[in-house]
Amino acid sequence: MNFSKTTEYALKILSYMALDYNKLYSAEEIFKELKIPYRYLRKQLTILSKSDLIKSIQGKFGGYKLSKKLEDISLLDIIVASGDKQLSNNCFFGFNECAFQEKCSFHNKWEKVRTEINMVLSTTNLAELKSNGPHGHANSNLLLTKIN
Amino acid sequence: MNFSKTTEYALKILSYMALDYNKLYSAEEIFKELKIPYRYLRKQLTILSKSDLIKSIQGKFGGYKLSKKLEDISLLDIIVASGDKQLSNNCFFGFNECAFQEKCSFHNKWEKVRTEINMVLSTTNLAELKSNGPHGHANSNLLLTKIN
DNA sequence: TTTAAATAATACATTACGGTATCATTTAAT
DNA sequence: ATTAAATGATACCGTAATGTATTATTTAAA
Ligand code: SF4
Ligand code: SF4
Repeated sequence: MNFSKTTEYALKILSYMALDYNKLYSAEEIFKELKIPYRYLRKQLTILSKSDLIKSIQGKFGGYKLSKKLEDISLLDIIVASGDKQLSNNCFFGFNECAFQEKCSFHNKWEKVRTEINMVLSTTNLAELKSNGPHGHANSNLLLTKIN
Repeated sequence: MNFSKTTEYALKILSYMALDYNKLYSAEEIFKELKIPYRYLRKQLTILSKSDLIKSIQGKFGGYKLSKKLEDISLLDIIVASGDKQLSNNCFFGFNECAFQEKCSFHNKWEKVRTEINMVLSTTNLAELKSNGPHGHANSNLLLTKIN
């Protein structure tokens, strides 16, 4: 019950790129900031650039930039783009299909949880994280040290 | 963002065993009911029997039975016993340590979600699932077919 | 005491994920 | 054209999760 490492990386990357919407970020720069294993970062960036969240510019002085407005990229979008199986609609107990007409006692409880999670993840977008997210955060870096 | 296969199996197994508190269930019987890969099921049952949730009786006519009252086994207990990392208290974005004094904008939102999940999982126990869970479910098997 | 039916232990195989290495391609500057 | 600095493609490697196979041990019944 965790997000995959890959998804975690994607969340770090995109929330970092949100700091400057128009900037072209090189893999090198993202690596220096986030310390994600360089080769793996490179691989994931090319994968992500096939989604509609970021695009890559090849060649010298190339890099990656966001391809949508900050308000149009939610945390859920990032999770989905990173390939993580999101909390599925499947049976909590793992039954492939459930033929119960009246759902069992846990069904609705869990569906409520899933809905809540999806709500939180889909209503939080990069615009919000730009000013107050894990990176920007009101110039807190003037006062505090981020530990990676 | 999913439970492991192993945890899913544990949830199936324990909620099934809740149907008859005193019964000694053989691996064979659980296999026939739940269709969990037999060898893997066997392995997991011996692992689970080292937790305080179920115990094994060896020898002919042996098997497994619950070792605590139904009310004292929560879904969270099962998840923990199965070895799955529960949704951790770590930073949503994966920072090992966060030095922010004022938490970033997503911190509290996510903490609320985690709390909610833990609440639901720890307040649902096998007693509740016995009569109304995925297996028992008010004699629904007289009317419907469960599909595994 | 032997046998049968169960679990325990252990080793092996397969797959998915995370991570690394190498080479190819693109593009701007010279 | 050549070069340098970037990304793209691809193949490989290591580890953990999942699944399978084999042998050992336990225990009740005959
Ligand atoms: S009703 Fe219960 S068994 Fe059926 S899908 Fe929902 S949680 Fe699973
Ligand atoms: S404040 Fe933000 S960056 Fe810090 S631990 Fe919480 S979620 Fe992570």
